[in-house]
Amino acid sequence: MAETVYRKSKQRQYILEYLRDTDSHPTAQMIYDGIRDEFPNLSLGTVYRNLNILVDQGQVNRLQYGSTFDRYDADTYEHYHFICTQCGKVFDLPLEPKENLEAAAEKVSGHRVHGHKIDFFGICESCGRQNENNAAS
Amino acid sequence: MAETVYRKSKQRQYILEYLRDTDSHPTAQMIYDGIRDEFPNLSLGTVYRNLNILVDQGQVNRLQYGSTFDRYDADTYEHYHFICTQCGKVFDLPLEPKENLEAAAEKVSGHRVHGHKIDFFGICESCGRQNENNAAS
DNA sequence: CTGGGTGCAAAATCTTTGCAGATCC
DNA sequence: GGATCTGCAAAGATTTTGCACCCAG
Repeated sequence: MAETVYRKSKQRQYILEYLRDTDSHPTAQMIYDGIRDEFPNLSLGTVYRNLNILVDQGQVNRLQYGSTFDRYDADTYEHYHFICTQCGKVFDLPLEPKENLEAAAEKVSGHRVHGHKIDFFGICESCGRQNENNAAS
Repeated sequence: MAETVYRKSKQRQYILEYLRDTDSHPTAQMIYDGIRDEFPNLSLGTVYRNLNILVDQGQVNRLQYGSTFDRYDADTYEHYHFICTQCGKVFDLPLEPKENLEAAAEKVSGHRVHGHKIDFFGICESCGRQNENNAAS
């Protein structure tokens, strides 16, 4: 999926348009239902395939990072996480909680904000070192 | 699951201990593998059941909010999200990106930070209004 | 033509649930 | 004793994949 040259497809284009026209952050199933009348023979598999391609192209964001399954944490104090996009490891970040963000969010949104979480992502130290070694050889 | 009085169980206690003793933010499967030698007959279902109870009790956090399936977003500019914990809707927040957070995260962690996301959660306007109406009646 | 794209269905992955027996209070 | 908990297995829910045919370049 890295070296592939993508062609055009009506389905993929329409999925992208649909996503651009909505602000409901739909799930794959919702997209499928939403464009079913345009493509009566559409299959859910095609929607998933195209979403992955669009995410790969950077035209669409998946609202979730890291692996597909849940992770658990027994630290109940507030803290943030760093997720390595290469190895998938999750690290705690000893950054003090930004309470003022919640006030700001509440102001611009009009919703009642009870909490927040921040995930940072990038390449962790150990993956970074490995990459350097590989590049050097 | 709201009115239930929980009893003690060795399995649940051990799962909690295991989570407190690690900082690897394990998945259910990892926990299962990790305590298998202590409970040879343990089943994955029990791990999931107990994780849900521990999360319900607030002793453990699930590193993910909202629904279980992915949501997609065609806005490629940086923005944050507000997730209503009652109806599950996802809203965009017009808060300017906090670039300085990434620098701070990089400093305390030693990892290469390439991005971040912030999810706020709480009760959205429309759910809030509904709740008031229900309370008033 | 050739390789990517599609629909369909089967498979894979992750999580929940029904049931019968064990356990806690 | 009765509700909760467990193991096991089956079912659910979400996502991916294999295959044969179709379509873009």
